[in-house]
Parts: sequence; structure tokens; C-alpha cells
Amino acid sequence: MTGVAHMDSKFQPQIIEEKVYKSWEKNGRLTSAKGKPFTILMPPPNANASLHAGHGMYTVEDIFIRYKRLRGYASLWIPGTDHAGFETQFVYEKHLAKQGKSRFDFSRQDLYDNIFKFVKENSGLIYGQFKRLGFLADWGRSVFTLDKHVLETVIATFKKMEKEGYIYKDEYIVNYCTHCGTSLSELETVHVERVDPLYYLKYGPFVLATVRPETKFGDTAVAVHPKDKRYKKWVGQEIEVVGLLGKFKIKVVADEMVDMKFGTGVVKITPAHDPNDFEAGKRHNLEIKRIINIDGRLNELTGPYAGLKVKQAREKVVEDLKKKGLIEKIDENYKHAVTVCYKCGRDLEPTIIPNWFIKVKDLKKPVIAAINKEKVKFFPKRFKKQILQWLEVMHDWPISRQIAWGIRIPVWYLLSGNENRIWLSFIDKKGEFKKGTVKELKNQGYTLTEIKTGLQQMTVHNYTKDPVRYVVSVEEPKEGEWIQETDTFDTWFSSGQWPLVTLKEDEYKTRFPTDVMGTLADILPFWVSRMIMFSLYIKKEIPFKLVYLWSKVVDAKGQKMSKSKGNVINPIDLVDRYGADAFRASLIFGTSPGSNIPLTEAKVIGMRNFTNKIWNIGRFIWMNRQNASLDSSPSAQNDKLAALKKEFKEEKKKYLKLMDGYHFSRALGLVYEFIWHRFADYYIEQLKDGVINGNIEARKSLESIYLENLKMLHPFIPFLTEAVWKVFEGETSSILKESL
RNA sequence: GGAUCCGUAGCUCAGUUGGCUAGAGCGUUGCAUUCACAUUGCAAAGGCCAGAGGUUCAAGUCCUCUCGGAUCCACCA
Repeated sequence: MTGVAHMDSKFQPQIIEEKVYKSWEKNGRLTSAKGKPFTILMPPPNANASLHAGHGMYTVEDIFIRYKRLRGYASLWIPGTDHAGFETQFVYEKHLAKQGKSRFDFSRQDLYDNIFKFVKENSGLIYGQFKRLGFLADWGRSVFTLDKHVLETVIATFKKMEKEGYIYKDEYIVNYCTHCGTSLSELETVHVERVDPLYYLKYGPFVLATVRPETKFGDTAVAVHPKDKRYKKWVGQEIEVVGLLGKFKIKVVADEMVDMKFGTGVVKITPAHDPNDFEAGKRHNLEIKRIINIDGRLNELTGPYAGLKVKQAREKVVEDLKKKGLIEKIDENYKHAVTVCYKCGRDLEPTIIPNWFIKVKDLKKPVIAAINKEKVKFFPKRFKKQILQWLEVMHDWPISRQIAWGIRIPVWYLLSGNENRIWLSFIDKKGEFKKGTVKELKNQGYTLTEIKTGLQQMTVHNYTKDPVRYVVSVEEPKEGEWIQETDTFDTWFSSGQWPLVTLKEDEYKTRFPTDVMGTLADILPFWVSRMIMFSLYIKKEIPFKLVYLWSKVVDAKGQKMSKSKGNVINPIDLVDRYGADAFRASLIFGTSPGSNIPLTEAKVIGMRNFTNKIWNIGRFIWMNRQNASLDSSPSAQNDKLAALKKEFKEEKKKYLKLMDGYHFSRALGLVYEFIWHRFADYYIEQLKDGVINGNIEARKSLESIYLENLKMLHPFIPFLTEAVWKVFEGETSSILKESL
């Protein structure tokens, strides 16, 4: 039993993994300079995140990297982390809430600094965990989306876009979350079905149906369908309506948006608080009357209802309408879709806020063209249709977020002449929250310096009709008094430029476009489409050739993992117990990229058994390595050997085909079947006696086919394969130096 | 309303361009055991591949429809 000291009877990942990873780091195996370039940019996890099961799917990228390395490429995987704007601030605010505080207790600078500290304290953790999973990334090149050079690039892009007319500022209706305190893009909204009362209100000569009676103070017209005979005579007229605040007159317009069959066929138009009404308002040149402020409360235009939150206001309005006999009936079972915040789940308030937008009409054209021409390919293929469909309907992209954590929009507004319409909130020297127009605050004795020091948020009122002069710049302009925009960029505005901030200048000649972008299918529209857009705009080139989409990692029952359900599986826990190889393999084995990936302990155990099997096959061959030749090779065994060689040849051919077609699951399944049920169960059993008795030829053949299979398995189970390789080929060898 | 995916063993799911007796993991049952491995081996049970029709020499795979489930986009006064 010579040599067995190297190989215990069990594969023990706990002993081996760390050593193996260190040897890769120490010997510079994380990258390779040899061969044609192959490049992947790692999707940056949130900087404050720690590893969750979903990150396990990054294994797919590691498989690409390792497979390509073995195929002779200079594969390079560049990692990074994202500041993740709103996501992170949301987490931080929950943290604040536990201490009984809110963001309103801090100036935006203090809030930013605090979040920065918070993120720093929690960052870096995930890289250690990625290493435990064996990821072969060039950690030294990590990029954080608030790094100096990233800021420079992102701001340069904004400047270029602004100069070329792709950026505009407008008071446009946006989805605003009064709880989270920011506007959101269409993508960040979720539609949920809900049953709400539908109120039929008496409205002058009409009855109209609405679920939002509290917005009636903002009505600036009533609409009917142009073909609706019932109401034809009213179109173009003004009608007199008795409301809660007394009598008023309102215009009747004809618009095709009205569904004659719904309700009474009459709709109230509230341009300031409904996206459709906003559009209708534009068509008919209606006044925009804003009656709900961004804190979610009704304003002074609503008389006695001012100060009430939307929900309370609705109750009170309904009660008062009832008293006045202005409600004809209430349909209590009206089912409709409500738009809610994807983050906190609360109802979104469509409202008018000055926002920075990107005009996407011309920018998306080359994106659509590149995808249609398959310059960028998708795997699985069906996502091509999905992203094209999404690009077709993509509207202008609102990129401002009313939060502190992120990249502040580099715009300065001229104060002089505008002091009565630049509204802001700040924390004064005494730590008190103050708000008002600059003029009002100055009159109260505050200096501009004090205001700026404690600044929280600013907005310019009546922006669209009378734009304020602004300068795009990071530094404050020298002449005159200016105040900087307090909004930050949507985090996708910066992460969308990920391919523009990760490579070194000269690598854009050799490694761009990059080869593969592997990511979660959910963020296809948020991220992938925007990376293509920015890359085509700035570099006139696609950012990557292939987009590999994987799906959510779910539990045994197919349920999404969530803390509230209590079904969260901690990957590191599984790695501790069964090894990283088993964990990785369990995410790949028997799964397919289009569908959800169930992660169960049972499956990891199954894969652990597989790793142990591979180990023991090696152990058997190793133990018999030093048997002296008895020079007896019965010919019956030679037939078996020939059959084995033939079978192996076919296996490898299939394997390469599957790998090159990104069918990793099937490639792993193929080797699993071959190595276990053909190689071990059949051929070793058949050849065993010969090997033990010194049939050198048989032993050598088994060994070479086994080692070949180790290489084939290496992209999936890197630790074990490397450890066994070192047993056979020596401590200084590495499977990563081999080729397939 | 537009689009996409799924329905295969008790459970979770694989099944490339249609091609031999439909597979895996886990589970179940029986047998084996000083063997490289009990984290094992051998064997077994378990499937009208959702249903109906069609194309084909040949259909789990392609087409149509029905039923059931999921997702994306748009809309909903």
C-alpha cells in the first residue's frame, strides 16, 4: 500500500480546498497570459452584500473561465462591486429605523458618508466567499462603482449626452414612492391585482366612476369618447359641478382613451396624478393641477383636506361626498391592477417631479440592430425576443433618483433671480430640519453656506415652463451663486457603463468586445440592454458577444428563497459541510438555464458522493501505481481496454461539443455517467484483477483516461480535480497548466 | 390584450438538429460486504412523456387545438 498516505479513503474538501486555492493565488493561476484572450466581466454584486444562493450561479462564469483556460485561452475574469444606490440606501434606512431615526435627520452629505462607512464595513466579505467557491477571478483588479475613474467615466458620459441633446430635464409624471422618497423608472414598478371600491360620483350633469375620489381636486377636465352619442352635446362645453369645495366649472373633452363600455363612459382627467390623464392633458392642453405633495399628503389646494395622507383623504372625501349625496353608488368588488413599489410594496403615487431623462429613441436603434443581426447573442435563445420586445416599448428613461447614496448629478443651478422658486430642505446648525424657498430661508437669516452644508434635497418649481439656467459641471461655477442638483443617478446609469470602466485602456484593443456576460435573466432590461446601449454610444461597439442568462435559485419546492418564508439556504454552510465542488455541481447538474434552479441539501449530498467517487477512483489507480510489472497481460483484458478507449473517445467528442454549445449541465451529466457507471462500475471491475496483478498496460490506460476526465471535470469541480492532479503529477503541477 | 416558457417516475428535474428497450438525483424494496469507495456495488418496483388531433417510415421532441401552471410586456377611470 505504498503512496496511500497521499490519499485518504475519503475526499475531505475541508482539508484540501483552502490549500488548493492558495496555490492558485501564489502561483499566479488566477490569470493567464498565454493564448487568445477570453474575457468576462463579473456582474458586480452589491458592495455590502454577503453571499446568497443566487450568487452561486456565478459558477457558470467560472466554468467558462476554466474551460477556456484548458482550451488554451488567456481567460480573464474581472470582478467588482456596485454601490447599488437605492437598494443600499433602502437597507441602510431600515437600519436607521431600528435606531428610531430616518434620513430626514441627516444632511445628504452626512447620510452619504454614513452609508459609505456602512458599506465599507460590510464590503469585501463577498470576495472571500467567492474564493471559497473557487472562482478564478483576478481579484486585484476589482472595480467599485464609486471608484474615481468610474465617476469620471460616468460623468463624462452624462456630459457628452447632455451636449449632444440626449439629456433633458422635464416636469414629467413619474412613479413616486412616498415611503422610499424617490421616483422610480417603469421597470421598478410592480403591478398587483387588487379589489378596491369603485365610486360612482355625481359630477354636474354626469356620473363618473373612479377609484381615486381624493384626486378630484386636481381634475382639470372631464373626458368622453368622441363617438359616444350620449355625451356628444357636451363636448367642448364647460359644465358646472357642485363639489366639496363648492361650485366649479370644468371643460368636457373628447378623447379616444375613454372606454365607452366602462363605468358610465365618463372619465375625470387629473393630469398631475395619473399617467394617462397626463398624456390626455398634453393632447388637450389642460392645466396641470398638483394637489398631492411628494410626502404623500394633500396640499393647500384641497382646503380642509390639506395635510391628510392619501388614504385618509380618500376616506374623508368619500364620507363627505356621501353626506352631500354626491355618490350614486359604490361597486365594492372592482378588481383592478395597482402599481406598487418593487422595493417596499406600497402604492406608488404618480406625480409631477422635475426629472432628468435620457431620450432613448435614437440610442436604442443601434441596440435593436445589433441584437437583430446577432452581433450580441442570447442563451437561451428565447431571451432575444424578450429583450427586443422590451426595447420596442422602451420610453425615455428617468435617471434621477431623490436619494443621497449614489453619484450626484453634476449640474449646478443659478440661484440669482430664481431664489423664490428653488425650494429646498436642510438641517441647520442647531440640527433642526428646515424647508422652504431659498428666498424664504435667506429672509429667516440663513446663509447660503449654512444651507449648503446641511442640504438635503432641492427642487426647482415650475421648471418646464421657465427653465432655470444650469451648468453641467462637477465643480461649482466661479461667478455668481449656484446650487448643485441633489438628485443622484439611477444606479443602472452607472452600472450600465460597467463594460466601459472595467478594462484597461489597451485592453479595449484586445479584449473588447468581451466574450460572455452571464447574469440573472431578471435584469435583462435593467442592465443588459443598457450596457449594450452605452457601449454602442461611447465605444461604437457591442460590449459582449454572448449573454448567458440563468434563473433564480429556489428551494426544494420551487419557492423563491426569502427571509420571511424562512427557506433561505446559506451556501457557505453547504460548502463547509460538503465542499465547494459539491455545491457548485449541484447548481449545474440536471438543471437548465431557462428555468429556476432548485437547491437542496439532498442534491448537494448526491454531488458530494460523486466527488468522493472520483477521489476513490483516483485512489485505486494510485494505490496500484507502484505494483511491479509481472509482465502478464491476458488478451481478454486487452479487448476491454480497446472498448474503453473507444468509449472514451466518443465521450470526449460529445463533451467538447456540449461545452462549446454552453450545455454545461449535459456535459457534466455525460462525464458523471461515463466516469461512474462506465469507467468505474464496468471497466475497473473488469480490469481490476489484472491491474492488481501488475498489468501495466491496463493500469496506464486507466490512468490516462482518468486524468483526461479530471480535466473535463475541472471547470465544474475545480478543487478535487486539482488536488488529485497534484497527487499524480506532483505538488508543483497544476491542472490549470494542462490543456484539453 | 401582446409575447414566452412549462406540464416526463413518489419528489425535484434532464432529455442537442424527430431515430434503438424514455433518463438522473433524492426517496422506496431486496441482495452483497474484511474489495479504491457503505459518501459502495448488484438488482427491482415505479411513466398511455397533461389530453385530443395532425405531419412522418419514425413524435417526449415538429404543427393545431383543449385543459392546467408560471413569467415578461402593455392596459385597466
